[in-house]
Amino acid sequence: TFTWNSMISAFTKSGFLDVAVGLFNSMPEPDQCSWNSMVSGFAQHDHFFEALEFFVKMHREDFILNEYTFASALSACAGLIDLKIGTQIHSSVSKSPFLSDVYMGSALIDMYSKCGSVFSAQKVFDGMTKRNLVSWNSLITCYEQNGPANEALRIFLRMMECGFEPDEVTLASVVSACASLSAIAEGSQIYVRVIKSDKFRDDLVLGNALVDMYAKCGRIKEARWVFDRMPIRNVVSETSMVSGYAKAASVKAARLMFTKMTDRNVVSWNALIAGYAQNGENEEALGLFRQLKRESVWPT
RNA sequence: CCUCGAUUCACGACGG
Repeated sequence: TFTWNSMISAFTKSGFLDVAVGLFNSMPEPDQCSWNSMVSGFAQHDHFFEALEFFVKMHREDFILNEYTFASALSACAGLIDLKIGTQIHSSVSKSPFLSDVYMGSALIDMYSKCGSVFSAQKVFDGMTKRNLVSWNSLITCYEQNGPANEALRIFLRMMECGFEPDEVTLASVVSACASLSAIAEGSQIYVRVIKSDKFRDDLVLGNALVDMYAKCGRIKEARWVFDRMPIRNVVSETSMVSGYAKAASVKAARLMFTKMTDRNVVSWNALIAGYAQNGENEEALGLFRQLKRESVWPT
């Protein structure tokens, strides 16, 4: 069984879910760990519905659910934005010995956050006896995504007062909050912190968040500065620049950026089309839309 | 430390 489980885990981690299912079905007696691997494997690869199917089947076959099971199932509920099942799982967790588990708390916060229930997320956080970085990050992200975004900044300060060192996840969330608040001063403070740190300087997601913050705040020069200094860029970085140019400079500059992009997806196309539309250049917007259809770019 | 778990980035539309 140990060997079977090792193999299942290897395949779920690398995304060969069908192979994992095959192994799972052919093993003589799957145990709790095998089931957990299936639930987590599907949840981690965005097959949330199937993850929950394994979860309920596991439950029906009277396997003991543990903190691993619940955390993965909650993550699936978050992905499905299923507050109903998420709340049911919460009440099961409350009756279990796992309520004080840090992973459990963070998973619950994130589930409520993704479902838009800010108050419930906050309540879970307040009730936690032990917290770690991820618990704080989950709450910061909750306010960043659902608002009020300035609450994300306040939680961030509180987190540091409590002696926690932010990681790249923390900082990316905080920078996003700054973007929606147009809090350039605070965002720039994060920026200096980032460039001074070997750990953060080359982080793609964090760099993208900073570029996007400056772009959204109309500080296209600063956005460009950060963008040019990123060791690695991707379609997200470039799309932020396209939007930024359209907003703060000109659609012409946005288009130039767009034509130099190495990858384009629907989001980048939309960004440019929106740029034209917002400038009243509807004919151009329509032309791009037709070109988009011609090139068969579809949402993923 | 190695069989299973939680958090981060870009545009638009729709629904509420």
